[in-house]
Amino acid sequence: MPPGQCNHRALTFLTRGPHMSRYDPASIEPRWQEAWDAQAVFRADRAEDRPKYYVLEMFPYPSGRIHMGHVRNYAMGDVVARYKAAQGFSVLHPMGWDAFGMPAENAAMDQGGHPRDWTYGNIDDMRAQMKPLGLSIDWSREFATCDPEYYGQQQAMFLDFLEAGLVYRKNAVVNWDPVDMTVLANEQVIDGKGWRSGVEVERRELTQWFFRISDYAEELLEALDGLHDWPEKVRLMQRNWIGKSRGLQFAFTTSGAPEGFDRLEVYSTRPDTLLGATFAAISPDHPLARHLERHDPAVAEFVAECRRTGTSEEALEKAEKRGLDTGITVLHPFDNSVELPVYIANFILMDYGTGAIFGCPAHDQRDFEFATKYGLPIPPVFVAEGADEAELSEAYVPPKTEKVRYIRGFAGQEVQTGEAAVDAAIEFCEAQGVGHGVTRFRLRDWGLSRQRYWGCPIPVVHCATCGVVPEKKKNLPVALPYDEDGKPIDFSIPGNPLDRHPSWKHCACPKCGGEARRETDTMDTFVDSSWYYARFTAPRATTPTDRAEAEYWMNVDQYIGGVEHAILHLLYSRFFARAMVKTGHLPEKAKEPFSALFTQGMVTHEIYMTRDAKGRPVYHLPEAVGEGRLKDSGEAVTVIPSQKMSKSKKNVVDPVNIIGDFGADTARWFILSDSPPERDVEWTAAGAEAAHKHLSRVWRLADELRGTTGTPGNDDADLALEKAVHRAIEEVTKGVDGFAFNKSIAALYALTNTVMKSDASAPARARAMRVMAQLMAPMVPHLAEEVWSMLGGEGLVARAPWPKADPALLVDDTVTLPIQINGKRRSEIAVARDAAKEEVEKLVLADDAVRRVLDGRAPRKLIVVPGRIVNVVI
RNA sequence: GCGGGCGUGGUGAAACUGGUAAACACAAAGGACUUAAAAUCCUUCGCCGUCAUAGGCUUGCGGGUUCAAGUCCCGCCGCCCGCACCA
Repeated sequence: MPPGQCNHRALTFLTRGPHMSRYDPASIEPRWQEAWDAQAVFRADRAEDRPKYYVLEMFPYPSGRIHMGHVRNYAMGDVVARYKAAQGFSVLHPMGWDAFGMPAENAAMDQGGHPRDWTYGNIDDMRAQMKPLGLSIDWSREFATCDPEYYGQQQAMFLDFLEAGLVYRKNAVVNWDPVDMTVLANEQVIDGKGWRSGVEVERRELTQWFFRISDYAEELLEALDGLHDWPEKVRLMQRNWIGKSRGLQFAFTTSGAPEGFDRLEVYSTRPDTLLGATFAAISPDHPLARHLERHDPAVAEFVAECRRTGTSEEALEKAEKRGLDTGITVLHPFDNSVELPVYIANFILMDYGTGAIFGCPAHDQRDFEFATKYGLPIPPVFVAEGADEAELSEAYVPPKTEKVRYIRGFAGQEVQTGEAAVDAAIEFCEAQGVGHGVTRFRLRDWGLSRQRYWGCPIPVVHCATCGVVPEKKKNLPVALPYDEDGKPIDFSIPGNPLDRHPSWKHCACPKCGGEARRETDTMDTFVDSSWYYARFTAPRATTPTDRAEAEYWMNVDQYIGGVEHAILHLLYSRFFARAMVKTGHLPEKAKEPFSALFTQGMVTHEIYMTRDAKGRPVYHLPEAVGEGRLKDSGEAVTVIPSQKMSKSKKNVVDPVNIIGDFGADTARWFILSDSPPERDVEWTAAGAEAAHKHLSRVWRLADELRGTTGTPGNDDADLALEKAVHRAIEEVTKGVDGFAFNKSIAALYALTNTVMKSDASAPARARAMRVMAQLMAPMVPHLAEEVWSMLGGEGLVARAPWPKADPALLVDDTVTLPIQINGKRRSEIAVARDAAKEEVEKLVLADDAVRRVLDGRAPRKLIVVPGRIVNVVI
């Protein structure tokens, strides 16, 4: 530090003189981390005589920098891990890297270099940033999904899945960038154009690998009911995503359709509205549309336009509803004199149902808009109970459980619920020979092929004579090539490097030994993250898992991560665990791999903005701003309310800086203290400073008591402090158990205030502070060790058993009862905790405020809720 | 567009199962200590109203149920997450 720039904390230290010391995390924290390492405190050991506890936080993508979201996630996991260890569990708390993915390839394209070097370099950087946090992680189990040891085992499992019939190939549509000669992810398609090339994206059909997750739809749905320790919202989202529905599938007879299309299969979950049908619609990807496209330029143009929307469901649904009349009609199954026009419509998904529907505009908002636009009639099928038929200004869509009156019904009662009507309609249609009832799921099979380099190669070979042949397990891993013609692969050339590599894809057929070609597609990175939790139980095993280790450690007792993974990652993992059970890689009990799930909120920060000469926004890092102005120029900044920390808005705080300024314990304490874990937390500089001040106060309290000997006495002050300590034990414990770390921390603040103001003897206060060290240890482990050792605690606090609250010390003999008069609080009385109701009533009626209001009359009602409240109704 | 969630003082929040709304903090204001500042400690602090009391109002908005509603029910508004090739 250059002279003249010493900060005020250092100054404080100097002015305090040689005997005074201070809370100095920079010296405390590394010291205790070394002590934990030296004793291997966090090594997870299979201890058959102890219950195990497996805590897992969603592993990070190695972007190169840790951010506050990581700190929050891992701090929470660490609280749970350390708390469970203190309760006597044998804890597994591992860490690894979700290391395959697009950013590494993008970096190689943008800046040169190789994805492998970029990724491993980032991992080293991020590990170095994480270690100072003092997390209780068993680093000996660390791995990255891009390690050949990991993805080789993934390939072995893929082969087992293939053999078990869990994987198959079919055609699927992708976004193709004709300039960059590459497949684009949905996020790389912006307004229908490639993000780099800026040219319109094409759809291409490729043969791809799929996992048969839809075979498990029913089971994945039903098993949700057993996931009691998952957030209800996540279970609901998964339920809706799986989307089980009961409906009618039947075929319309067509008129004027090309040969081979004399029938049109449709599926509807509302067959009860069949008499309200005024048109039929098919997906632009429907075989009929594809056939027409080849012969009719108008259709070809319309379909081509539909395909420019991009492939995401969101893009399709948000697009304006449009259709093209094909001129073909279908005959109504109940009345051949009624003909419905067949449209090609951009909002019909080929992936759901049969890719064709009948439209009932009166009872479906999309159909209503469509019918209005194209001038189709909108006859209602049912009306609200007691209402008459009237012209509709929007679709009438009451809940299926509500009773309505059918005016164009054909099965069941005149007045019935939608549910009953659907059942009756299916039964009626089946009896008439018009189709049959079908149960369908929205959930589609999981396409895992990616036309990219930086992923796990799919271990199959294409042979001209044998076809698609699985690679032999002894040849695994099928490793990614690093070089190309003796030089690291050049990513600046468009296209898939595996495909254009001069030698990599050429191999011998595992079956006939002849010349063959490797599959050049790699796996979706969701595959990597669908079983890493299992790999952590035996990370160096030469098979995907080790039976005995998996048997002991599975399942994950507490999984922690962001809600953004509520559907895909968690559903894929649930499927994968089942597939691993089926192929013998996991025990039966592990088919629901995550016993408890917690979804934490984001870390947000204010945004500081100025505008440049052209009025465009310019964002500034928090450290460049002070008191509403830029520190260098003094220009005032506009403060935009907090949003998720993001590099583009520059509202990021680097954990490394915070640890440097205040220490890891301060960062951990603050990130846990203010907001409930499931909600967003706003990072503020003032809050971080306040956290640091509080920890300093705790340190000073301990410092003053250093070397205290003797035992606490029996006087009032010592007893009162003891009671406060037990109340704190109770509340901190409840908070941690209930994932409300903010409440645990509030209780620790309260205990600190009590100790500071207490007149108790030094031994009593030292005892209180030792308990405080134990209670703080999950959140601020370094300071806890320091306080513990300053006050004569035995061994490491990380190894001390969790304190127990004495129930006798938690109750007060008298309670204060608020008195309400007509529901408004007007007075209060103190009564014995176990006072009889009659006695309380007597005291209430004798209360001044009550007597004043009653003025001699008797109350209309007197409600006494024992130990809680009294309400006098007049 | 569809599915899901959230909303309480100037700010982050607490409130057990329908029972004292605002615990614990931040910010702010005042004070003590100090030559001074920093640090530390003490006090005040939902809003309106009052010299002070008394009182009235208050949990996004509008209704309802109840002796009693932040909590339960109905209808809206705003923000956030997911939508299958971002991780």
